[in-house]
Amino acid sequence: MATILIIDDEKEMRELLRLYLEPEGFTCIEADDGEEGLAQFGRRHVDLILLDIMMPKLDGYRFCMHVRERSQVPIIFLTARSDEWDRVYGLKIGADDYIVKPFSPNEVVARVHAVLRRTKGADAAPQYEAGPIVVDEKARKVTVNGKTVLLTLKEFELLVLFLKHRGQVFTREQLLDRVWGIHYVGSTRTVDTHIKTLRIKLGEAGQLIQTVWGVGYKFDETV
Amino acid sequence: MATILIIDDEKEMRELLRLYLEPEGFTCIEADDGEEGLAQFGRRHVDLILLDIMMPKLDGYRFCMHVRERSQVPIIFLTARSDEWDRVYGLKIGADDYIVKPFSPNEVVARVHAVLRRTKGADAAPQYEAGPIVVDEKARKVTVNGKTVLLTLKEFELLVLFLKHRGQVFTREQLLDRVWGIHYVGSTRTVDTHIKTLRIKLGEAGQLIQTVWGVGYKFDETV
DNA sequence: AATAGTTGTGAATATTTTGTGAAACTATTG
DNA sequence: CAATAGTTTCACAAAATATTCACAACTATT
Repeated sequence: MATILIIDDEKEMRELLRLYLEPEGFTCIEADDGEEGLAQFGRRHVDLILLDIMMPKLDGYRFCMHVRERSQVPIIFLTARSDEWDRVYGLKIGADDYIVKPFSPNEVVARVHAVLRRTKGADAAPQYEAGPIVVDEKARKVTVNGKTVLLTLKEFELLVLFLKHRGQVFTREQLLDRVWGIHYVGSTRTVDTHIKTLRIKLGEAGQLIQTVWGVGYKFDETV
Repeated sequence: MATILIIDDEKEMRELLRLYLEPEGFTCIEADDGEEGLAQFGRRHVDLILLDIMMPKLDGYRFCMHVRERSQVPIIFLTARSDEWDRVYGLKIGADDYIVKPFSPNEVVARVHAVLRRTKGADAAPQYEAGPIVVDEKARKVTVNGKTVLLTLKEFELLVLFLKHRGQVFTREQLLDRVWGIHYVGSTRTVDTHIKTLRIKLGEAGQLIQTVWGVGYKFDETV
């Protein structure tokens, strides 16, 4: 699951946060000041940063600026009193949320989840191209030979999944997991229907979505 | 001629700067910390700010952020040693230049002139246009086919967000985050209602705000 | 060629999402 | 402290999409 970097100069605070977050399945790493935090951030993949404002050496604001130079990783500020937090300022330099101490376990966990949910997939969405198909994920726009094609939600997400993993064969179950979500219940044949409509809408290019008999489907541009 | 606001906690420094600048024809006003500086800035018209970084109460960086909330007035930072100045950080929050103490009279005068020359006439109101819609963000004014349209706060901010990110699809959650603020609690359907009223007020042009079924809304002028 | 299992397809049905008007609620302003 | 403008919620209608089903068409195996 997600890895969270906790930066606070008080050991007790770090341990408290860890205590709240690890039962939720988060992996926690710690740093006791901004410099150490930057070092940790460089070493490991981090999904979210919990950051104290008042710290020796490199304070929270400056740390945030440095991180924002090279990453859009979500950052939640921790602040001792609400009045020491300058909201406008914090959000300008790229904070995603803030929590005022003292906080409840629920609050921390809820905020972390909320921020992760919000920021998921928010980073740069490039264009995908395959033969005559061009997909702009951000705008949710698809063109085939320059002509706009209107896709429904599921069709679009299927196409994007295929384009992100060209050549890979997906079973219907895998497609249901990744496009419909793991909680989907119902027939796997619904995939077939969406593949059908997607192929029709893509016209000639629909042939790029190939049936792998007895297994599932794949997107193959080498035809 | 131009009025310069000098903010520094050392009286000697302020007088030194005044000594250099007044012979050049500049009018100088002084403040000895950020709070006083903000007060002065609110009271009088200021063409340029000379700002010390290290100050009690509200430091230079924070001060700069506050000013940038409402003005594009040029700001030159003053710093005692070059290593205390974080250039990237300063430029990000909107500094125009910086001067390292100690400085020569010539240097100060030259930098002030240079910055004023550079920024003169640069504060033209940024207008956004899309088809028949023209938005003057500074004046919070919207016209459609030349006719003024009165929008409420939320409607206006929605429209500006859309215009700043044309083509990008926003989920209702993202819109709530960015227009209502990250701590909004309540139904996401309130977005729908504002989209509705915005569309009605924009008339024909309201069609440019498109519904992306199952996802959210986007502003698309390529229809 | 017969068979069993798999996939394609069109149409009917079910479900989800969005639009909308009105009412309730909240600021804001004189 | 009214009056007004703005915001949010609600309930239902309307629209769009998703799912299922039945059967045809296909593939692989004997």
